[in-house]
Amino acid sequence: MEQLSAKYNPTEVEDKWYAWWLDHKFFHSEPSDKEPYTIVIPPPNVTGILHMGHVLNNTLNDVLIRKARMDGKNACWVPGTDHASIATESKVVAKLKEAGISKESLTREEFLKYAWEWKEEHGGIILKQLRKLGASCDWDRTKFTMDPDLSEAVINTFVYFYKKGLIYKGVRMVNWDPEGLTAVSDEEVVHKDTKSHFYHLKYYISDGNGNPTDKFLVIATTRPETIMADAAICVNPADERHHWLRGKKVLIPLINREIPVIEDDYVEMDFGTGCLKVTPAHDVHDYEIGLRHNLPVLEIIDDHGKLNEKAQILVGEDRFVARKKIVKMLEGAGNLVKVEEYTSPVGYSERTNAVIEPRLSAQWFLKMDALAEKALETVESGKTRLIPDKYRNTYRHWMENVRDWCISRQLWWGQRIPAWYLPDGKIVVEPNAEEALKAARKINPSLKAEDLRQDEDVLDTWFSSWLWPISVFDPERPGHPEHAPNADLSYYYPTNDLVTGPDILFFWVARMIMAGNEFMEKEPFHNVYLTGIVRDKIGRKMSKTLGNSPDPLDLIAKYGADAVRIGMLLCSSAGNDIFYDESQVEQGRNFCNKIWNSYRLIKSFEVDEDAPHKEAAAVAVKWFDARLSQVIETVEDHYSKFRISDALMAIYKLFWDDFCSWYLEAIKPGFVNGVAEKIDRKTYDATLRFFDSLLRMIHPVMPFISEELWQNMEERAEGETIMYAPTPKAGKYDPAFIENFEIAEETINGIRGLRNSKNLPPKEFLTVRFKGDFPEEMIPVVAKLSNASLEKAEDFKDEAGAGFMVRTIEFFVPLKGLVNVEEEIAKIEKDLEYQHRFLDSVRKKLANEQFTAHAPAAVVENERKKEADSLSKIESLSAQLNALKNNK
RNA sequence: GGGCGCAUAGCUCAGUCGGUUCAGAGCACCUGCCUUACAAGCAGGGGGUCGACAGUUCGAAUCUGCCUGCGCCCACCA
Repeated sequence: MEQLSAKYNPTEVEDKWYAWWLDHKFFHSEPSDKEPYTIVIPPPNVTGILHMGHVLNNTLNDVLIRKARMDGKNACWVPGTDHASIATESKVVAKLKEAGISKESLTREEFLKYAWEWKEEHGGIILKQLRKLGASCDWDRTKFTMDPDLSEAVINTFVYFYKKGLIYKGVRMVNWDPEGLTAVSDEEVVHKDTKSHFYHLKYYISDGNGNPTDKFLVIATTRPETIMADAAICVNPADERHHWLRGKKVLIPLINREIPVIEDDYVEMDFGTGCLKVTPAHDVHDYEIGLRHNLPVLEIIDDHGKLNEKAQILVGEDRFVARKKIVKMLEGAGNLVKVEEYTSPVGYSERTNAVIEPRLSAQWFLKMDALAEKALETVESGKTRLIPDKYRNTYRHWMENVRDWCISRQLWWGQRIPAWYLPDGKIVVEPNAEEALKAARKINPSLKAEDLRQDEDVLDTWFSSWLWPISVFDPERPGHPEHAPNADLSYYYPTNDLVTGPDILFFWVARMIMAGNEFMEKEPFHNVYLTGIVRDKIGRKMSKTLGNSPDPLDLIAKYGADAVRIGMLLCSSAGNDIFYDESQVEQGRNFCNKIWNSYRLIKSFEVDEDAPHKEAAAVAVKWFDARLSQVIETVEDHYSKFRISDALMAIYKLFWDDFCSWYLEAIKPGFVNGVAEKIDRKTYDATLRFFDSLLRMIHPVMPFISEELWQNMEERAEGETIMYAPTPKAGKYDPAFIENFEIAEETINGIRGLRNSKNLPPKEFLTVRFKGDFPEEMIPVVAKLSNASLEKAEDFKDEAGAGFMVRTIEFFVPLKGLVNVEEEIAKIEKDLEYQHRFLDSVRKKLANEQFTAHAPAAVVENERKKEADSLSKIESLSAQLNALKNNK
């Protein structure tokens, strides 16, 4: 790039350097004697595509990993994908349906063949997209939760917990997803307030022979389509209104089946009518009442959510259609008393959004109590830190109220449960069919392989991803805590930081902690940084269905990956939601351009070896050297507290304000007769050194432009990259010098402001006189940046002009005839008035004995200094005022 | 219904130990500039009763209580 264009053009730069990094295997890590720094990626769905949430998450991960790499650690970021059983299976089913193939017409093996083909073809697109973002993952280590060895780890884990007695099979009320045709865990059910109706229905008392009498009771229900499955009517034993019902039987409307009236404390007397219809097969609480009272369980809704023949009526109708129809029928039969509008929480499947049907079925469960207790301790003791801290409360609450984890799913895509049924119903759990047969023969020696039938279900996806931080390094380990960890696992585990969304804190993070405790006896990560959710400008969650999410690849193409990365991070403090707006990315792009142009300026400098090191430049160099160290300290402090956006903002301001606006302007050679002056060697070398440090500071968040410019600065050795250039270290610096430079900045601003208000063009040279403790070493800088000379004066009472103050230093610009004296007088009078008010308040404070007695000495001392400063300001302002009035 | 958290400039947020002229930053906005790196820029400027009320204190954005509004998590009163 001989000729640098006036604007930064990211596209080719990014592709070029990413390919080069890959080529040189810079992302790859092997165990070494260096300190490791490890991150495992939160594995995205293998079928997923990159969305803004991924951008946020993976940019943060990349910033941390690149920073660690430059800090000299052996950084390893393991990428991979998750098989996402329900999501993927439903995508495959949908695709087959398009091709006219129904899942039911296929065998398990045929279906899985399609699924794998589909995965090979479309899976992992997201990993390719991450490269566009600049993610420095160790791609050689890419894993998939259904890789053969990782699947084996899952199976071994199941066998391990089963043999330990923590996994059991039980008939339970589960959350049935009639669309996904599988049970889902409690955590995968989203409760949403849903408008429905409260139907009040008459149940007539039976005469004992199945005939209705004229007496009746009224129940209230939201689900009239389930009345055919009623097993009883239940009232509270303390409810006197219903004591006449004791021992009575009632008839279910429409089908006239006789059911008893029972009593149970569960029923709330003041809710509804105080009479509850008990439907054990289709409601969790009813099921429990049924157990207590030995009620029969009659299931009338099938897998697909349709009424079956046991319902007697409306057979084959979908539950919601049936609801509408049965209301009409009940009305016709005179059983409908009234209908109320009613809003109640209804469970929906997180994956398919189908209304969950509570359903009785045999499922596999993992006992959670002991695991949760340990996992709670891991966080409470601080072995794993949650950032921000507020999530600790939420975490504790969940861990203390956890229920057993339903780990079976009625799907094909996933790890099949390694349980085999013997003909007599006994179960053996072994890692594979051969072992199972061996175990079965111990029970019954005559058994053959074909006598065993493997469980049809697969395991919940989280049952594989909870092993992720272990199994990506050593798949042999889960389920075999007695095995010595391999070299990778012993080196990289525990990982350092995990960046993920709070929505999967329990699904995933908590369970990884459990698995880590169980199989490694060590937490899987030290810090969990929880990001917010990316929302649009008006606060809506970004989603495909709303169409309010930009395609990150489009953004990258338009603005560049660096711009997208910093734009995203500048406004994202930990745990807070991000309100995304394209203007943030624009800001990122503008910053790239600023960096680019500052480099163009530096590159345009021509060095004159004989040129003297000018005073202004010398001061600027000394100052920026100090300032750089100061900001490095700040930035490191922010990073250590995971205040990433603060760290970036500090770098942003260092680059833009301190380096470009002050430093470069101070050292920039001028023009003599239209010809650029040359720069001296010392200043030039210092500038390059500073620029090099700045690029290194910015590299973790803006990897591409930093590499591009760093490589362009000088001839680099083959394979030398900014990726491994060390993070700049803070040196010793003099804060007083920085403070003095700040006074110079304020002075310059004062002069510029004066020019602005008095319409004095920048080119007109000014003589500025000052009175007070102005740090005189800064005079050359002020002169250079404000086109003025500074002179110390004893007195400037007798001149006409305009003035300003910086702290307690007075400045005055003689401007005979150029100023409006009245205006100046008014301005000074206003200042004086403010000073008097301020002085009063300070004196009032000092006069308060309570204050001087109780406040720390330093605070009181400070008030006294304020008083003195104010007095001196008042004195000089008054003097100026008098002078102006006298000269009038 | 239970628990947790938040409320500071038009927007997104800092504000660490209660004390500096403490009311801040970035963006947005307004004014003037196409000045030899950058108009994706430069220079300057306006803008807030720190959600309300009460209290503790010499002193409160900061601590306490209560109220209002919002968010999140948990919980199937059918």
